[in-house]
Amino acid sequence: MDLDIPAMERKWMSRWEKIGLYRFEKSSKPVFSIDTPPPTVSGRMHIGHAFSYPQQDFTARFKRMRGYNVFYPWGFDDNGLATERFTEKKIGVRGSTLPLGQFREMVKEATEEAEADMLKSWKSLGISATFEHYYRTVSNEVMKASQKFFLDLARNGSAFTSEGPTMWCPACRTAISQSDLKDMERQTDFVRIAFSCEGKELVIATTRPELMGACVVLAANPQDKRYQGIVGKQARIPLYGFEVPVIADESVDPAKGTGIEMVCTFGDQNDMELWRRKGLQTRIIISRDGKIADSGVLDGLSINAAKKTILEKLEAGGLIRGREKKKQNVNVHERCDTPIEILVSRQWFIRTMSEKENLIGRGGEIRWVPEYMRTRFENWVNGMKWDWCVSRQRFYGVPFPVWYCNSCAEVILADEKELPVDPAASVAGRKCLKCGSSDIRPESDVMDTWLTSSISTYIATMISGLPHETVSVRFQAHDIISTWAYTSIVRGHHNFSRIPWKDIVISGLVYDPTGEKVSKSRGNSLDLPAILEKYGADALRYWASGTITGDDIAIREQDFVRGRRSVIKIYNASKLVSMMADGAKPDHSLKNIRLAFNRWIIGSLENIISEVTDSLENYAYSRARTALDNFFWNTFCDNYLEIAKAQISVAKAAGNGEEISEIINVASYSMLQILRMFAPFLPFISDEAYEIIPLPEKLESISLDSWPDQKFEGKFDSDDFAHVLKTIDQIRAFKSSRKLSPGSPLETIMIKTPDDLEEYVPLLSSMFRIGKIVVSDSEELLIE
RNA sequence: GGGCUCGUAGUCUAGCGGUAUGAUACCGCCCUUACAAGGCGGUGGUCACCGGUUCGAAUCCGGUCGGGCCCA
Repeated sequence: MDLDIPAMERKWMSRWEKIGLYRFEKSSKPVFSIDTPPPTVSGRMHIGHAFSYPQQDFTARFKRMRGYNVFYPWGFDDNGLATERFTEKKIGVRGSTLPLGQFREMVKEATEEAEADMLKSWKSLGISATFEHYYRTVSNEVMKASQKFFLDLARNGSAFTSEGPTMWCPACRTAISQSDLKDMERQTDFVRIAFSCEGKELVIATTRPELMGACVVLAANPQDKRYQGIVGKQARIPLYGFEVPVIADESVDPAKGTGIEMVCTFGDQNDMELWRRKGLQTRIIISRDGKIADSGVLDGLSINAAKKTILEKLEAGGLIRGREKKKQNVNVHERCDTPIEILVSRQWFIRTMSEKENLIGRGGEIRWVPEYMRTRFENWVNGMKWDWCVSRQRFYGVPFPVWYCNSCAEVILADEKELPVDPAASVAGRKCLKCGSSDIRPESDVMDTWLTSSISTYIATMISGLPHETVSVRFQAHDIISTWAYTSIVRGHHNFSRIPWKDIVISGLVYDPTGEKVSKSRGNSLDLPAILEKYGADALRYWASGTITGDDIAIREQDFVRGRRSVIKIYNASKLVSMMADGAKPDHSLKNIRLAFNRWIIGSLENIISEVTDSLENYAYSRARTALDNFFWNTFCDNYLEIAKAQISVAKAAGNGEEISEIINVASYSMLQILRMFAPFLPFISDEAYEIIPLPEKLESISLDSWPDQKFEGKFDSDDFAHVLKTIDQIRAFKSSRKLSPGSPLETIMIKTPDDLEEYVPLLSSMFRIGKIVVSDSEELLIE
């Protein structure tokens, strides 16, 4: 009977659910806790999920079998922009036109169905998280937690509000943080423009001519002889006509452009740094909506239109002294690809610039898998240029539990008892704690979603009523080291004075066969339900176990093929073990194992258990699975089971019942150990096979069973059977060279060998259907 | 421009001081009583390139070239 993989997997899925296999209950067992990324609620599971989530699950299942009480919580992230858009589209509303509380309720409703669908997908992959008790970042309890832990930071001084230059997305019209940036290469005009200084022409090269109106100084390198004479003098801005001083600063590169640059507030980060260092004046001409507000030449134009217009005007005035195309990397908002601007605004920040050393120290306490990912974290921290800006000028998100006094400018923090709170809906009756005024206004900004995500370990433990301790391990991909890992370490440091997790395991990303990053917009994402139907969840998990931790993977269908073959092989091997037993019940006692090939397989098994266990302890999934896979196919199936099958018929012919039961016992025992090791990787077929093979006792699922023990009673030398294996290989090669199948009968063969083989003549003759085997002494092994 | 990382048979991959592990593809033989979604056998690699260390390098060191990621 053929194996119907999808039906088999559905069967086990519902059985696991029925027996509540993955419910988390407090017990005396040591806890192993997992911090897992809550998927965004905006669509469905994609191939990237199908790659990374099984890896967490390998560890979860492995640790469960190792005797840990595994805390593997589940959550959905429905607190961000993606969910906001999803809800607006689904319900047909503009969230920004509604009171926050009302919109949040809509989000909760709109995401419920999607979440139920997504749960099904994750379950169908065999993920063993605690699904029935998951958190949602839109919930009141999560909102409360976000607010509480923010207030703790505001009270201990780690969070502060200040007015100053901030990175700003003109399209989204909100402040953003360094973590929200990405780079984009683009072509720009590097334009040389004629300024003037004391009646003489002074040529400035710039990529941002539209910011001339925001120019506050011109700067040259103090070593640059060309400009030493004019430092301290006033230069005139063309078209605008106002004057700015010329200053000298080491940061200016004499080789770039004309060697003298226009410093604007703010053209880029270098401008800002110079501005800060020299205490320059501020002249902002870009407004929050990305339009120019210079009350003059370019007033009201968008940045791009302004650039075009100013160039036309400069051209018309004969002020352009040259142009060149230049490749330039600009910082853009990773959500919308809009180049960011630096504006002055009041925002909330979390102190990170003063904490670099401490953060690197925290990173050092964590075990990074793979190790080199720690370096990426450290590079990121070292490259930090800003404190973490956590306020967003958006409407959907967790509001800051904060008000401001209009009379004395005091910042009023909410009382912990009133959380969660929407400050806009809770102004009435509130008084300034400092001056007693009741003229107060609520904070209208909402929190950066990372401010909530960064306390995921707390949120997860909170919903299960567990104490919040450093969790065992975080799983995430390497593309969010500078966001999720970084912000979580910041929170661990500021909120709890400790590391969030002992280990962090970084997975790679999924690419299509041509090496392109898989995404919905590119349309190269695979149809997951179709793959599950064709190959099965176990095959998908098999694929996911095929790379070194941290390495990216390209999707190749052949990897699913190999996984499915393994599933079928396990199924057939278990059927064979069951047929060999023929109703007999093994006791798995290993006290008196006499047959050399039984001693050999048990000895080999011991080695493989040790290797698989060590690899899994180190999150080296690929190594563990490869070792197990090779052992199962080559050692166990191709050799051991073939031998066992033949020896049983030899024993039957000789009426040797003791020998038969020893073989059945060891075959069943070995198969069980193999299935236990496969269980974390291929849970469905492992349970199916567990049900098929005869065992002394059976649990409801192999997942409830324990991990194989490495300590056997007695010692098994796996080497004392090697010469027989060698002979078997030789006979196979011999028959193959004569174009004979291993099963086609032969009358007689000669085996010349230095080893003692007499004992195995009946076995070999049964295995290969050879009428007569003549063994003789020889230096080398030869078959004739 | 800097940091990290990768470069091994057509493709993917293991090894990380003693000239190479598997998978897949390909070729040949076999429908055998667990498995043809299988078994057995075979073809195929100057381990990116150039130097150095070493008795010996895919493996260590330096450089070059090329890919990826992150950051200027």
